[in-house]
Amino acid sequence: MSLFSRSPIVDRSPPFDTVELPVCFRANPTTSEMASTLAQLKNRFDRALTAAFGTQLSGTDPLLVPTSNPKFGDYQSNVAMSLAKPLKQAPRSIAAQIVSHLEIDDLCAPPEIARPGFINLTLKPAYLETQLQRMLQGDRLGVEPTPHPQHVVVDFSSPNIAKEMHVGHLRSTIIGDSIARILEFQGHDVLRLNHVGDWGTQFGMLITYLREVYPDALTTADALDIGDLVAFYKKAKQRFDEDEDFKEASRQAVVTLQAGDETARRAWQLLCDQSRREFQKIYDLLDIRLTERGESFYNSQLADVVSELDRLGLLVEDAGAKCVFVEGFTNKEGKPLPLIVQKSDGGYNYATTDLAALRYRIEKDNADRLIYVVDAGQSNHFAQVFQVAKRAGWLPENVEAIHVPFGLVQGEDGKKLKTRAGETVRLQDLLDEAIARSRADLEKRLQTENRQETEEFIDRTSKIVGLSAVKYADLSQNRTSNYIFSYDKMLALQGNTAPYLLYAYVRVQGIARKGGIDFEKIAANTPIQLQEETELTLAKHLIGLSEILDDVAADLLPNRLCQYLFELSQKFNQFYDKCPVLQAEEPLRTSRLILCDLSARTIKLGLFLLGIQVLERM
RNA sequence: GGGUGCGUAACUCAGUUGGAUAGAGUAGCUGCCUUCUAAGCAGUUUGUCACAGGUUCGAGUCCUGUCGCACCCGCCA
Repeated sequence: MSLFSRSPIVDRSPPFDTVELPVCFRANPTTSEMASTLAQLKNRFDRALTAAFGTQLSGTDPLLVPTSNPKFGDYQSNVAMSLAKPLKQAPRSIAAQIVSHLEIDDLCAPPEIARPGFINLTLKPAYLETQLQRMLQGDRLGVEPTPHPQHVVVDFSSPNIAKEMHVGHLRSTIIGDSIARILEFQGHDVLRLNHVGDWGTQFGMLITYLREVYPDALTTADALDIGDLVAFYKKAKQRFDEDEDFKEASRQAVVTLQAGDETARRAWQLLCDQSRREFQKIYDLLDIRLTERGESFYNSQLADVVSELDRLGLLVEDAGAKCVFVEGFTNKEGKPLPLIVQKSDGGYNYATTDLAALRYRIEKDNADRLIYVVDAGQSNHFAQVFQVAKRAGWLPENVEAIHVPFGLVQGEDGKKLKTRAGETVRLQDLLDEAIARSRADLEKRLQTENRQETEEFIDRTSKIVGLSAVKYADLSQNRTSNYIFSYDKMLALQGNTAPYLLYAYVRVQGIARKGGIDFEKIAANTPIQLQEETELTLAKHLIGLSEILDDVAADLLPNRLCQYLFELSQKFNQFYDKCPVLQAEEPLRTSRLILCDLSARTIKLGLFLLGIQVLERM
């Protein structure tokens, strides 16, 4: 058992405890086993390829993708060109043979062959209508849970105890949460781990300072209110730097702490508790749920990691440090680079901890997939840790370990984001500022529009808009690149921003209010009519949700979901502009109400998966 | 010196296993509110996809080289 298994840190949430999904996302047992449109089309192509060219072509990827341009239809297959060489036939002829064997009457209009051999497909309105009906049933908008659920560990956020969360933790926290939400929605069993920095040499200094300033704290329950931890940390650091005796006491404190000394452990615990309270405020504000399992959790396993590596013959002692030399990495002199797992002073470092954590997550948590949402600067580190874990046999072939890297948050000058005073930006301050700016925008708008709203409405709206803006701005960029943080751009009311998407949702709710509509009471058997161009375009986009979620779950790129939702909002707004809803004659009116409802529900679900709440009015 | 990532419109960025004329959004200009919130919609201007080669039916995407930027490179995490 772990030395710290008594700790509430660990006991709070057992691994892979059943995730309580909101009721609205429970699978609907009556939903048929129908696959996504793309999956169905692929299936039909596979059959046509086999029928046309024999079984040796079974399983050929039909290279089906959404068309690059709507005038080519909805989907295109590029397979004919790719088969020209192996079949030694002209691509157009191959395309013709495929098309002649293709049975897709129920889904598409007759396929067209264009240019060198593109096969263009256009979905039939009748098919779209049945798909939309299907989305209406159940509460998952037609998205089936995965047939192959996995145990997935998502390691994200990971701030350091006794320090404050700053802008550097923003991306990991937001992106990690979104990835976890998406995988959970797909039906995977997700363990969200907060690998906090709660162990290390800095604790000697902090404990020593704590003893100096709050001697009672260690003997009296609840005697401690450190207040600003950052100030505390700075003062401790100052003492450490200027006083030799203090420095020596700190070194001693680390030793006693690691030896399990009761008083030192109590001091450590107090510091962790204090930090945890501060972190929790931010997690609450951001609506993020995490299971804390810090570095200290693996402390008792570190010696075993090293001895196992030794036993496996991977360990090399070099200049007093115990290392594993990794393949494919060299240092400045071109010599092989070691991954140090035990320092020359006998201490362990983060590589050791990461190896122990990886092993534990696979052996004890039974993880099938390990996802590390950590900045791109640590790519080498993870590549090395994964390599060593593979060579040690701890990371088997059937388990996937992925580093999900992300770039830096930069200021508008393109440099690392700093305050005017040149300090690191506190995450709390950053979020407060976003909310304050959102509030100012809202109040200005209320004034120009001569609207009266309650203080409660203003508080809630500005908070949700402000936080959404921060999250969406981050998630809507391809995470691998750096991104430039700009309040003005993220809070902008137009463009690919959270407020734009929220507004599309609000418009639907506005229609419902105006017309006294209860979407839940709309008869699900009402026929959906897709006549106007904007209706068709909207419908085609709506039925693509499940494909996008599959893509995002595979690539772990939430910006693609953002792109989908932005385009959906644009298409909804075009529909809204062209098609009157409440004034339309029945049964068109109900049909359009259904399109509105599906649009809103899709936006709501999509934003939920990004960790963003919607508003009924704004 | 080595490694990784990036370089796309004036700005911020997409670009899905290589596919058709490289796209959005901002900013600029022009229209559209007696009608479900105009926080909207429509139209319009903008490209040496860093550069040079190569691979092939086809390259922003793959390969090689060059330049530029960022990050990483033995006991911090």
